[in-house]
Amino acid sequence: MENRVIARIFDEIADFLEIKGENPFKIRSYRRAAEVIRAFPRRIEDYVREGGDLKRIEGIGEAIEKKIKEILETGDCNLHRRLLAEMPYSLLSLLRIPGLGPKTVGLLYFSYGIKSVDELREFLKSERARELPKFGPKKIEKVLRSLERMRVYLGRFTLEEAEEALSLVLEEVEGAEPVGSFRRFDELFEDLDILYFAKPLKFPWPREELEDRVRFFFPSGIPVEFFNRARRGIWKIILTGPRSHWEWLKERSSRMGYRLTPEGLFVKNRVLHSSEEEIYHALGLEVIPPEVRHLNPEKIPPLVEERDLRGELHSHTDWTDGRSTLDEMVRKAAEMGYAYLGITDHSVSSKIAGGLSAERLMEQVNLIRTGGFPIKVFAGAEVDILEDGRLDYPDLVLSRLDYVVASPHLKLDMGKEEMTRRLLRALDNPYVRILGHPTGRLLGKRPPAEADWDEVFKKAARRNVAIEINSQIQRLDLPYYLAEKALGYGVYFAVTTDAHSAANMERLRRYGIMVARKAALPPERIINTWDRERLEKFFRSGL
DNA sequence: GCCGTTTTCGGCCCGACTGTTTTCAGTCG
Repeated sequence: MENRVIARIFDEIADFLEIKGENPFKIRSYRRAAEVIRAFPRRIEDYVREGGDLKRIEGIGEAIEKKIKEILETGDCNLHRRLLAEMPYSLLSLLRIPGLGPKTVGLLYFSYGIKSVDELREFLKSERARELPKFGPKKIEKVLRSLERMRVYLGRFTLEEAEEALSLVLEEVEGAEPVGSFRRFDELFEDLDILYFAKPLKFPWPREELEDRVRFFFPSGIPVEFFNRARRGIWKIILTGPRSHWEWLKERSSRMGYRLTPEGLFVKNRVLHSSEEEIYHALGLEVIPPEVRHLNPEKIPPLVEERDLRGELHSHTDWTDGRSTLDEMVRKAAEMGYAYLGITDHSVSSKIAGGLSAERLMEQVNLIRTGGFPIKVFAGAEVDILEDGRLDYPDLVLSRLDYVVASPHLKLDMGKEEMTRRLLRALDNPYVRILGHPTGRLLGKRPPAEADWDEVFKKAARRNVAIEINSQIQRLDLPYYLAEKALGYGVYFAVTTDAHSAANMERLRRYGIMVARKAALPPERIINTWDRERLEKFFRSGL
């Protein structure tokens, strides 16, 4: 079992306990346990099997050790099961609605029996909503608006949840492969589709037999649909989709005098169906990567690959909320074959992240300048874009850095005009070279900020500010559909991991690259595919 | 629930904002 599956169970325990109003410190312990389990450098399962002592891990004591062992043996733990018997999974989605916290969700459920988004909407529109403490007209309006803005997330699952479910599938069903929207690297999923052949499916979770597939409901509630198919190649293409791609392939086949059906590709007196390669090749094509099958196949440019990246430009250290030291980050970047690494710790306003005072930042800059590192280390900062568009350090401080990543963190739900003004003003600052996670969205949790993106991209292009493609799995920000639009305005991009540990710098990179590929960004437009000299010139270009 | 100890309890990161209050709880990051 993967660490993150164990971690999810503890996170859910923490959520449910919080809804019940348990001791906040106990709750924090579960969250902390989830965090350390996620970050643990090896599989907890292997560690335990080899006799490793869980209690030696910071944040894990007697009680949680016992629960981990229980989860490894039975797939779940008693406390989690008990909480699920008391409260439905759907409360966790209420928890994600901006403006609703655990106290309110608990009150809504235990006093009014409200457990779904629809019930909540109806309740808020009724007179009874005013009975809730701290609920006046403004608050009610705010939550109703959140519900509207969250609509696209409700009933959908994140990449993280889908990957967890997939890991459980792969451990159980030999030869199973993901298809569908997951394989195409869409950002949200209604379900996870799995192609397999003739293996018995025995999962302990609720099961539904459908006409052409079997559906299970995995932990976190995600439906996993299993397609039992022998002609693997052809079905991989069909089930990966999207439909428009299949239609295009069919057309191409008939233009070539062939016939493409779920039975296979009929070529003269042969029928091909066992692998994607043979089918695409017979049609005179290379296999089209699943993440760009939504595009017109005639117009797919060369796509960027992980190995094209020559450096990382957004990373944190233990000076703020990173887990690794500066040295560890540099060593990792060198190990990955990078030519440069930009250190961009948080600015003053990010209190919870331990944002650096100007003095501390200057200390870090000095350290970097005198460092003697094996690769080039750029002294940067991830600077908050304040509510009015000013930056979180004075220009005098910014001028001492090699470059600035400016990111919005707080107050993301302001109106569209105000947000646009805010971003445009930040782009006018001559030291800003990268606009960090522009929409501020957290997939499944916080909707993207509203802004006039055309104006933002136009300005970014004019000001020579690269737009970040942030690889954090819950961000993927800029989203691919906006990146396509930005490309049209001629902006540059920076594919970054926003790494908070050395390990993440490597692990997360592929997600940002997938976003860039999905948007078909030419590698040349991505500034961290450039060599150091060209990049340094770019850094100075705003002055 | 974890941790550390001048061991077996007491402390555990924080500050701002918001809409509600009439002195502050809940949410957020």
